[in-house]
Amino acid sequence: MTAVPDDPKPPPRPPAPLADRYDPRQAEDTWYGVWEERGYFRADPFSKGKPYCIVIPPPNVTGSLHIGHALNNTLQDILVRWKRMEGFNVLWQPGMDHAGIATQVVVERQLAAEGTTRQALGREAFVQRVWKWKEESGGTIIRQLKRLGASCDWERERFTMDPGLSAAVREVFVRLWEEGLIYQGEYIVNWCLRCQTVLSDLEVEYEERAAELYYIRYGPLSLATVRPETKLGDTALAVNPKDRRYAKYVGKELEIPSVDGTIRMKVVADAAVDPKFGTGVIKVTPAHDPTDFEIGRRHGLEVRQVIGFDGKMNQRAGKYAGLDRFEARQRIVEDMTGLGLIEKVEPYQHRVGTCYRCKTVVEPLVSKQWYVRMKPLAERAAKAVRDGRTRIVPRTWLKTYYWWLDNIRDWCISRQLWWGHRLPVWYCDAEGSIHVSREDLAECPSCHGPLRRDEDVLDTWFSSGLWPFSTLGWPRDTPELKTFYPTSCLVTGFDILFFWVARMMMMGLHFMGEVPFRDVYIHALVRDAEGQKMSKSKGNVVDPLEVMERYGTDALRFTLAALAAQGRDIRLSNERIEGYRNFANKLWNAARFVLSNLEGYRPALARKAPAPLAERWIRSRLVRTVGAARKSLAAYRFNDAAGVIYQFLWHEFCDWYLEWSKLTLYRGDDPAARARTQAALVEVLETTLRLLHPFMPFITEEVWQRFPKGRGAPASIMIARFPRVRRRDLDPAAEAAMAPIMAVVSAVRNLRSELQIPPSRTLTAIVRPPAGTVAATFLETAAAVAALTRAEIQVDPAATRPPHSLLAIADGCEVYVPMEGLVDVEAERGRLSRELRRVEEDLGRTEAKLAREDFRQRAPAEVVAREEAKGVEQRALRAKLREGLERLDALAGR
RNA sequence: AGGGACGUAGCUCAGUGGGAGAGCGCCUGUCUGACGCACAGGAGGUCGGCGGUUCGAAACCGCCCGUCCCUACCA
Repeated sequence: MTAVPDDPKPPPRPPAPLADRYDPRQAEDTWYGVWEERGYFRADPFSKGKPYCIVIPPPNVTGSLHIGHALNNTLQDILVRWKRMEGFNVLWQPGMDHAGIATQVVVERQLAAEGTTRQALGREAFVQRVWKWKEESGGTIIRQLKRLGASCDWERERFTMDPGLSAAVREVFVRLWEEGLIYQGEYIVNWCLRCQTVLSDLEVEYEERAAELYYIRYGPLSLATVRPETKLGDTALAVNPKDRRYAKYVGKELEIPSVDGTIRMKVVADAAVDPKFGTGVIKVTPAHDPTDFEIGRRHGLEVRQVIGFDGKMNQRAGKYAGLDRFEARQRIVEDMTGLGLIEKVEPYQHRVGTCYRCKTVVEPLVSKQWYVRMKPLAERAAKAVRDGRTRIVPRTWLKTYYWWLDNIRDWCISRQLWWGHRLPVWYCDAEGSIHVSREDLAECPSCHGPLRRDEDVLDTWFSSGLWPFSTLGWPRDTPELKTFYPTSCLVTGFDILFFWVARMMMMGLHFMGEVPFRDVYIHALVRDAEGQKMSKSKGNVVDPLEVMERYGTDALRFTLAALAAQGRDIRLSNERIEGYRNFANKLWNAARFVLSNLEGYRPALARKAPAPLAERWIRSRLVRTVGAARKSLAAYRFNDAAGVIYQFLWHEFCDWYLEWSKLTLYRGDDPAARARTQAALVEVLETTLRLLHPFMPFITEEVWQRFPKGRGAPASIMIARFPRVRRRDLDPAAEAAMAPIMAVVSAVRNLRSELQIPPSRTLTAIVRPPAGTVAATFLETAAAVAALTRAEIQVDPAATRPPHSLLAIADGCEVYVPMEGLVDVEAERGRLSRELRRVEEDLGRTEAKLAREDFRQRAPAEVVAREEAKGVEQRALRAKLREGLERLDALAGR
């Protein structure tokens, strides 16, 4: 049990009888408030119980709940509610991310709509404006998570920019600097012109775009490029060192007539050049292309920047100065065409980098930025997974994880934004020194002169990378850290495996000396019914709030869990949700049935009757279901867990046991047997409710409150005990005994349906069980079988097949249904004959004749074997023919 | 270019060595005292193709065809 004391207050409403229909909204509003108020979500680091902790992937502060959040948080809530019911000391740590660039883009758009800019506002006012926006809209997603039923400890809500987490960020930066793992350097970076900031490699998304490949004459050589405008920044030509065609030019300086007069250009040999692409010659523009930058470094080439940070050609571009980069391309191509320098133009599919937030085409530019040295951190993160200290589920993601860590490049952490953690870096211009400090500095520590603070802020993932320990109080030494770190499980989508998961691994190992989580469960993406990625621009987003409104939160949660098969994306459709809404309805009505049949219920009396077979069966099935569900949950197989519970409740409990119980409840005259049945119904359904609670928290609570419970029972299903399995509760004998009985019931129903005998009409069925115990169970259950089949059942181990009867074989039992009085024999013969004639036509005259001979002359087993040898279609027709002939024989009394 | 997945009933998908399954849809019947958001019955599948391993393959291996995703500095 959790440490939470049961609330002495009575439940908010007297347990009135269940309404005709389940009203999700009402139950949701009622119970979430009760749970929260009673402190069931609250975690206590000093509480007893094995700790179980999940940190929420912090949603963006300006975000609102989309279907991906719904899936992610439903799965976390299932785990957390389950563990809580198991008696773990559970913390689900909530919070939000300031989401630097994303949030800044949103607020900038607002400003644009007001006709102003952040520059006009100034840094301080702008940041204030973002805070204000955060206060206004920041709580939206939290309210929506509550609507989803998320049982986070809201009193511990954290924000990546609150004072505690800011202290953690500052501490980490300073330590990494002191350890030499943070450095400043001038490299080529991805520059977003709109956001006016550098982006990390991960923040660049590539898109296929139609482009043109220009073949340009370069003196004696020619080369291909898609970016002629960068030509003005060329400082060399390069060829592959093994390319014999151009060997004679390597090391030479060529005179090249061009749009800006004749220029001199050296030819270098570099392995990065692919001799098979284009002409095998490239122009080297170190300032505007990552590959060229590398080549430039290797050969000591000048970095000649011709495009500015505003995306316009700069002074060095001569007559093109001031033009936008794409305008400049046009103009240069025109000019070169005029000079006869363009040899040809080919259409070309080009991958172009864009900003992951605003989709602007990224410009590679050289700039001074801050980096974290990743190699040493990455090695430990990979090793921790190789050693099994953190388990990644499903394992298909392992390769991806290793690949990235093994090929990692240094992480550019500075951003030219205003919203975020400002770098704790100060420059003393007088002595040219750099100071990194935990406390804000007012003057230079060495010369006491004035300081200038670095303008940049940190990449937003820098702070979220600390999330598993910063939220628990680090760098202070807190009881929360002691109890809950390493956390138990991280539940997240694969899209942030590198952005976030890998970085948490690195940071956690480095600063805590231990992995941040034992398990990482990576779930799929939710797509629309057509398998398309949901996006606002496509207009195919499913709004979880609308779904909850229409079908109820529990239906949405169960749907997501039931579809969360490992390694595959989820296609969400209304039909699917409707099906699980119906499941909730089924549960509701089963509960209504049980509760409305509790008249005179006395559990003590129940013990005076022996357990009948059906009860032993359903109890054993329940235990198996509990076992399977537990096993699936432990393996993060949410779909399997949901599936077995669904199957059990609907198709075993409702379809069989509940129907079976009606005989005792409605027609029985034995009070002890009646009490026994009532107890079984109550206990089995009550257990199922607890099993189902993590998936469907609201309806299970609403129903559970109405169930009769013993003294000292918990006040809420939330803190009730999750069902467990004891081996001795299994009853394989009962399950085995029920199998032939259920098979006979189905067989009789089947015959009735085939003979088109209305359900209202009683028929007779003679059951001939195989010798042994089965006969006894049939005698014991004959009344129930009769009720379920609406047939008069005669059980006779020595019965022979009567004339004019149909035969069915069900799990070793023979079932005979005499047709006399049920069927107009002549009419039925006519009908069958006509049907068989059609089958024979389909089969073909010759084949039909052969088939008839087979049936007459061969043993049944041989006939079936001969059918097997035929094609699919023939086989089916022959089987149809055979069955028809058999039935005709039966009608004829043979 | 490299890596990863997926192809099973009309649709969406479970199912990792011995019974081909679920939900929805479809057909037939049912005013059965929990539920028509239901009940009962049924039709429908050479498990993408070919080859191999195995006593036995939807599953394991190889190749091919088709779809998708991720990663990467071919200008």
